[in-house]
Amino acid sequence: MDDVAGAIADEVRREILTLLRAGPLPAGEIAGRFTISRPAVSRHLRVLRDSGLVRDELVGRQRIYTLVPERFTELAGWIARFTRPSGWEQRLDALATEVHRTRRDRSRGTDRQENTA
Amino acid sequence: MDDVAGAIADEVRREILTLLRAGPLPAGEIAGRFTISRPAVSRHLRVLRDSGLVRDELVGRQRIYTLVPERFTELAGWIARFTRPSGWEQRLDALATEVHRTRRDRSRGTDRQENTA
DNA sequence: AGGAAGCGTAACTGATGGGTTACGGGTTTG
DNA sequence: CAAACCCGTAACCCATCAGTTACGCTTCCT
Repeated sequence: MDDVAGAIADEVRREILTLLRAGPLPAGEIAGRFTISRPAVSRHLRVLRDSGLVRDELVGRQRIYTLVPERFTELAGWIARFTRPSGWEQRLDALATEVHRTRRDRSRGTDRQENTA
Repeated sequence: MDDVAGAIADEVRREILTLLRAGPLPAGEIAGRFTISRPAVSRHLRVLRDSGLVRDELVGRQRIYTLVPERFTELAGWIARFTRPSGWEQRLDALATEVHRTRRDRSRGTDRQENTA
């Protein structure tokens, strides 16, 4: 999962994965759809290979890359733990608890300002 | 989604997110749970903030960080396009895997090879 | 064979990023 | 007001990385 997140974090690699969604492709075919050099694409393919998101197979003098959908599931599961807000409805209570850690004092009126984009 | 993947790609940031899953925390409290320096954690928090995965709120002289679960959904959706119809939260795949490869066709006898694993 | 095609790798470079220490600005508290 | 506290930012160092060109290996075609 670790490597998977890193692999997905790159735009070129995401596009490669999207390309492969239609079916397996040889390295040259993949590289041909990008403006960057073929070795650069080759290294992106290596990252994807190491992450396990794609698998390669030598067919003659071509190297065919194939998607490995199972590999996505692990990361999807990790993310899923955050998508559902499970049950901490007492966000202010928890906050108050943490504030008490540093000042075990009686509280006064608490101003609060927000800073959110 | 772009920034989200990059934010998740780091181990420290993943741990911060996991911490925040229990509820909001001030920056100092978060930093206290890591061996790395507080400014280092502060920069990780900035990355998470910019990615939109967390939101900050000034309370007195503390800066409280809160998880933003909605932000995970976008990336989860992108990843879901690659997961096989294994059957947990995946919609039924109404799309057949069209293996149409736009092969660059030379004017000669076109070696063709289909490869699917 | 011999040459062209397909790909990965090596070597190098500029950009990026995570770590640190030093510092400044806002907020309570005495 | 001054001191202590919380926290982000600036300046800096070192490791990593994405991009390039040059090269070597293997495979297909004539």
